[in-house]
Amino acid sequence: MIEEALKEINRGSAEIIDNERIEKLLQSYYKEGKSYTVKCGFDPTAPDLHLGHTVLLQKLATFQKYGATVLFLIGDFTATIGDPTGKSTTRKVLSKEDIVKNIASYTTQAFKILDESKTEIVYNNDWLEKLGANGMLELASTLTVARMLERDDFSKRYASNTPIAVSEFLYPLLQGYDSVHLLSDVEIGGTDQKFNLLMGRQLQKIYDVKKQQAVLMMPILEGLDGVQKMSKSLNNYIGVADAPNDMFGKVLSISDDLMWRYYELLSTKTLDEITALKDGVADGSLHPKKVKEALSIEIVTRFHSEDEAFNAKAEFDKVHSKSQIPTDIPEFSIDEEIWIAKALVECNIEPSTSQARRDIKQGAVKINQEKVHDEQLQLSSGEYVLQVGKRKFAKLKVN
RNA sequence: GGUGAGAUAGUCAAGUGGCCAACGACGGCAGACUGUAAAUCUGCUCCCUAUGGGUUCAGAGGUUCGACUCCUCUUCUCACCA
Repeated sequence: MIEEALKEINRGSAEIIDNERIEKLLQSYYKEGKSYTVKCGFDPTAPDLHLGHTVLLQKLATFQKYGATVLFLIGDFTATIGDPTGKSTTRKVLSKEDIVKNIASYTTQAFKILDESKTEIVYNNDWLEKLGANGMLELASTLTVARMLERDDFSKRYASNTPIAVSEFLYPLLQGYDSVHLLSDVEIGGTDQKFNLLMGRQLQKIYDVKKQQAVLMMPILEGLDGVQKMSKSLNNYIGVADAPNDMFGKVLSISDDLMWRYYELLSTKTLDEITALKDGVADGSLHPKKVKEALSIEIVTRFHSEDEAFNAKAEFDKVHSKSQIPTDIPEFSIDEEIWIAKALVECNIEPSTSQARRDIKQGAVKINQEKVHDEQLQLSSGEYVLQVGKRKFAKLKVN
């Protein structure tokens, strides 16, 4: 039992510091029923979660399954400083109102994965505000500047003459102090958080709270391109709030290699089940597409519902496998005869008439499933289904 | 504060008087192939009903028949020194 728990906890992790301690925690849970705490900090800056964020949430859910109470820490105090991690410039500071708004949407999304009854939401403003100048000084005296500058992003910024605000030095300290206050047994975070996570361990020792948290780091999830990390700004993300059809299509569009990575980090299947799937694909008894579909359905089900997941699959098959027209497509209407290129622009499926002409020339444009060859074509009154490439559809009614 | 270098399309990056709507790479879109993809091959990638026209190379002026390329100023970035 403990062995299995450890295996699932280790799954997909990039690095674990003090795995023995995790094992001990599990032992005391299974033998004496003693719960333990897993801390994970969330920065209330990004209200739109994507699957990259859920990797951590799912690891927390795994811990819950094996007896942990999750301390869902909202960094409302630290957000006013701005986490310098991975940033090459000083970050702008959030307003109180923004933070409150972000937290609300954050937690509703998070509880699609986490067990609410085993989660405690804590705000570090509650204790950090009370720390006061004395406490702050005491905290700051635990660390030297040289040690601080060891941090990769700080040393790079320092070396390249990019400004570092002194308050940014305090961020790791405060995050570490959270662990002192909460007496956390384990803290998890992304690999980019290593310095901050270890700070918690160190401070727990300095403040002599009789325990040192284990640290588990999760890798950064690759985006749809399979290379760069999933992020909104790179537009390679699958949003937790994406519509079922989009979500399904996006998962299905990843490469076969990347699929295993997603299985490891995002699926709730056990490692043995995943190995079985892998073997099946390797010996040809399972089709990779089927395996990928199963993953898509699992993910859509998690964030929407099983029904919607199967509908999304049906819809996808209809459009792509049988190349039929999707069920829901945007409709437009226009009052007079219109030139095809202009019509495509009007329907928002082409950015400009120039682009529309090029696509017509290449045979990418279809009307009612028929390829358009004449770029001068005029659409007289009637109803048309316009299509550009495989994905973009619009219904147009000409009066 | 001083000195030097630079600012070119989504990004990187060529071009140093006409051959420039601007090489190339990446990204993106499309076509073929497929399993939906990935890989591969091909085409396209400023706008405009177009064998033509318009607006672009940080901004404002100037030189010239002609400027992304030369000159002046402005703004901003970067490097080195203090």
